[in-house]
This record gives sequence, structure tokens and C-alpha cells, in this order.
Amino acid sequence: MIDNSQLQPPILIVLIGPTGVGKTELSLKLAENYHTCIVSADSRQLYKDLRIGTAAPTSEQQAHVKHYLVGNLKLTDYYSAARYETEALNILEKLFFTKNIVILTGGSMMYIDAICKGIDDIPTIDQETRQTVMQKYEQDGLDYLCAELHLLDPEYYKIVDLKNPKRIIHALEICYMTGKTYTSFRSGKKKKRPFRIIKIGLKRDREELYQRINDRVDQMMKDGLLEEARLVYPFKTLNSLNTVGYKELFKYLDKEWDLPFAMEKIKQNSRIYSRKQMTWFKRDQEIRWFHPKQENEILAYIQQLL
RNA sequence: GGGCAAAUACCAGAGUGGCCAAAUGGAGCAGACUGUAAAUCUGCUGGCUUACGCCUUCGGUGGUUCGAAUCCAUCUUUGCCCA
Repeated sequence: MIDNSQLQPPILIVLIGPTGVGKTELSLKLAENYHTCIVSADSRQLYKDLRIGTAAPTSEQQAHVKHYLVGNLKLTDYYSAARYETEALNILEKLFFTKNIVILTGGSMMYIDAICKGIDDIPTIDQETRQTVMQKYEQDGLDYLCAELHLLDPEYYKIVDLKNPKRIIHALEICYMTGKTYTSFRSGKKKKRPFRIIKIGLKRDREELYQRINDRVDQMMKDGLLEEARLVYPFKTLNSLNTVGYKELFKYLDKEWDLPFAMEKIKQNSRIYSRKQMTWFKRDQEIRWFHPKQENEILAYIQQLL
């Protein structure tokens, strides 16, 4: 007597798509349908104090379906895609003890990839190194850092975007801190996961998506986004608040912009972000695309793969 | 009715005789992406072309000039001022 279902690896349904496309709504339906829970892959919904502006699932929604990795961080907490990979995988491992299907949803492209493909094990940079490199950057400029990188990791130097300070700085941080090249940590290997992955992409016509984004921003304002922004204003320089919806309102609070303009900018930056997400997702051939309304087709598609 | 100023590409706005298809910024479009990624960065943005290049543009028309977005005349529109 062999129960075949026990031999099948569990399944992670990955629901992705640009901001405002309707992931949350559909993820709830799928979760209900499969009597399972949801793990978020959203780098900003992680923060407890950014509920409204990140369109995080509401407490009612969360009472209905259990969510993981939503609202569990303080704005001051250090976080990264690597940390996310570790935490999310731990959660998934536990969930798969009791569930055969779990849903992962969110729009943070790199977080999704961290789960599905994995990222290399690269040490986390300590404060001291971080400051040292930052100081060099500010004092000597990007060209100096590039020259430094050319010496320390010529291989990476050849392929990096030499105009992108973030990349150069990070590579140098690794070199300084570990005494090894950044290249030596870059395996580029896809990690094996103990579960199957079904990637569902949600997309809408651009016009339709933009309309939803615009409407959603108006709704957020009605729901108290400005108040939320005021509360977190003291932390505005933190990376966690380099976030669409907040950075624009900080400009308003700083009296640089008037409110209607700030709102227009939130909408615009959200639209830009949605395009950036699509650019990233387009490369991923594993994604099967649907319109959010095609619930039945989506269910049928999943069914056929189970 | 009179006087003055302005009109530049999607928008704003530089350019005031050749180095101008026209700075710069914004917007738009496309792209890159392994550690703070809602971050950061790149390219394109008059038409045709892979490109060299060619063609059509700087409110309209007509001039001056080897050559005009730039000078002149005139018309139109807009803003301001005086009546």
C-alpha cells in the first residue's frame, strides 16, 4: 500500500505581477481554495509601520488567511534579500510539514528569485567596513572606487556597471571585509529546492493597470496614508522609507511640494515601478501569465500540474 | 486704439548668423540587475536607416545672406502696460 501523494514534493504556488495588479485578492482566493496560507514576498510590507502605503493585507484578511512575513519588522531593522531567503525558506519548511501547497505572493522581484533560484552565500557587511567604503566614496568619488575594484577584483570590474555606485560599493565591501574577490562568491548557481514551484504571473493592459494604480493611491490617502507618513517621518532617511508613497509625502511635509503634486508623483512613481517589475518578470520564462479575472483558467492550470 | 515683450521638439526651457535635429530638466519608452532591490544604474526619445547618411523642423509668409531657430518686413496668437 503506497500512497503516491506522499512521494510528490510539496508545491509552492508563486503569484507574481506588478504593483496594483490584484495579487492580494487572488492570493486570498487561492489560499482558501487550497486551505493553505500565504507567505509574502514584498520588501516593504515586511515593515509593521507601513501598512497603508504598501497596500499590505488588512487585519481582516490576515485573520481569514494566515500570512507570513508581513508587518514583522521595525523600520530600523536591517534586512536584505539574503535574510529574506533564509527566513522564508524556514517558514516554508515548517509549513510543508502540514501542507502540501503554500502560496508565495509579492512584487519584490529579487525576493522571489531568492526563493525560487536562491542567491549566493555572501557574508553580510559589518558596520565598520560599510562606513569605510562609504567614506571613500564620498571623499574620493566613484572613479576612485572603480580603480580600487580594478585592482582587487579585475574579473568583476570587467562586467559590472561602472556607473552604478551601489554595485561598486558592495563589491568593494566584500573585497575589503573578506580579503577575497567578490567574484569568488558569485557562483551564479541555481539552488535546488525541496518543493515544486508553479509561477503564475498576473498582468493587465497598461491602461487598466494605471487606472487601478491611480485609484488605489487616492484610496490610500482616504485611508490615512498622510497620517501614516507623518508617524514615520522621523525615520525618513532610512532605507526602509526610501519607498514610493512615503518619500513623496515627506517632500510635502518638508514643504517642497504641495499635496496634489505629491500625490501625482506617488501615482507616477508607482506606474514606473510597475513597469520595472514587468521588465524583470519578462525574462522569466517559467511564468505563466493570466489576467486576474481568469480565476478558473488559473485554477485549471494549477490543477493540471498537481 | 497705442506701446512693449514673447512664440523653440510631449512639457518646461537654453540657444540670438555656420560648431543645431537644436543644451538642460521633466515626462515617456526600452533595458540592466545576486545582499538596504519600491533600491541603484543605463540607453533612446522629429522622420527614414543596422550604420555612414539623407530628409523635414524652432508660430505663418516673404526677404537679406554662400549660410537663418538666430537678422529684416509683415501677418497671427499670447502676456503685460497706457488709453
